Amino acid sequence: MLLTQAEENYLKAIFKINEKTNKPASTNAIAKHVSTSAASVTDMLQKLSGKSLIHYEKYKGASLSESGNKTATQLIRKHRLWEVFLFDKLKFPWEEVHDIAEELEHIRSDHLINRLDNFLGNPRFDPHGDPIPNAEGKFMLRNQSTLESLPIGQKCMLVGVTEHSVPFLQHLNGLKIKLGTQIKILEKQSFDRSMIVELDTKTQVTLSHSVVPNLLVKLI
Amino acid sequence: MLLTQAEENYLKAIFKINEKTNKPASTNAIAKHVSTSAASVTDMLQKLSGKSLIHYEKYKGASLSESGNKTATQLIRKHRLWEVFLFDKLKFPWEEVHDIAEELEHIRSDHLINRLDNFLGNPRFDPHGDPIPNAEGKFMLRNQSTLESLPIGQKCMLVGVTEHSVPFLQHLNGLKIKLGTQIKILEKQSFDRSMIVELDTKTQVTLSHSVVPNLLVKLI
DNA sequence: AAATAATTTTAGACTTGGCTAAAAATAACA
DNA sequence: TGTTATTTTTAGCCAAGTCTAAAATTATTT
Repeated sequence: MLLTQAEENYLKAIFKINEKTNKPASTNAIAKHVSTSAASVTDMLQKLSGKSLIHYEKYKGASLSESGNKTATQLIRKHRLWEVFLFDKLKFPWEEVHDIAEELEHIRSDHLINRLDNFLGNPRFDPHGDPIPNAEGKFMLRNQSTLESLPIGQKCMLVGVTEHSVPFLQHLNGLKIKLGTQIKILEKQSFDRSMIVELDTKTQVTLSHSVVPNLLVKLI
Repeated sequence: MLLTQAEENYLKAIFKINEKTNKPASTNAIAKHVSTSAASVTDMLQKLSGKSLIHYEKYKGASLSESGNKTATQLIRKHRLWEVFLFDKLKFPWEEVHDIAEELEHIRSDHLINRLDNFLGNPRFDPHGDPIPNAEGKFMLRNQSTLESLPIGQKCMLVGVTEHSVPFLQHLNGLKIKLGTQIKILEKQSFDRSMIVELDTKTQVTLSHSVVPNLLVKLI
């Protein structure tokens, strides 16, 4: 089925809300995601429901149908592959790739995306460490913890971030922290829940509680 | 100024018609280019005129203003750079790149297109041999002739095609003719204006009059 | 459990870009 | 040059996606 960009954006929003909350996505939550009014969302939910892309009951929120889920997954695949292209090949900083990929993901051509995937070497994760579904829509899973949950003395490596805002990513740039950076936990301050860590550059930095819970790491 | 895709497509159409005819583009000609009705074109011309992107007088056709010309040129730059990407990097055949580039050209990011340009090695011509304007909108010129105009015995090299249709390009594929192919003119049949040529592979082929005038060559 | 608050839906309107049919202007021809 | 043919514009309508304001439903609080 041929969808408009608006329809695609709603499906992606519902996918993300479903994923995060494990509940039907509320009208307001969707409205925030796509930056529009609740009234517009209601209109669109009725339309998407008419096309059997979502399950929707008045006042009860929306969740993706099988075909809606497939569409959303392919969009995420396209988005993340384009992010890899922008980051790996065009050398964009990681905080700039999202907005451009948001446009690129709507280009319609399976042929294109599969060739791009090959050109990029079939990457499994995007520049923020999010998994890239394969052509069949399967996500690669990975053993990962949040930095917050680890004990003093633990050594680990940054493999992902759960926050994608430009200021947050730029803050990490300033701290010389990027994917692959090795981190050793030196201290955990219970007062403000900040953490003192040593990086693989042997430098020590303090990570505040606005940073720590957003870092996904692999134990080493 | 922020333009819609529809507006951009009209500007490109007017650019191409202006370029080919050296006259204001007629409503009907534009309608054919963008596959719509004459009435819709009139509406859009009024809108574009209101934004000072074109010069338009009722019943007299449209031509690009300076700002319209700049916009159209940048679109052509984006289109042709994406074609190079698809052809050189993703290995698409030359007859498939146009349609995908038609979508990609609307992605808005100067940053993106300039990085892409560098990534591709600042190519001056696209996969059909059309010149790619630089960031300032200047087109590279080239000494080229149409194959038709050359005498028997002349040796030359294919540097461009003036016809971009899929069947035409596939026909050339079948003849093993591509950009860079060397051609020596053996015979010119005055009856049907076909031409017998020898390629750099030493094979002889007959080029009919539906082919010959669409081949742009450089003398060697 | 009733009253208030928050969320969601409906109703009606606007913009963009398209359409058809009819009117107006221009071009072509006899 | 007058008449017909073609092109272009106007007029009125439609669908998508948005909006605001008001009504309906659900949730929360006292």
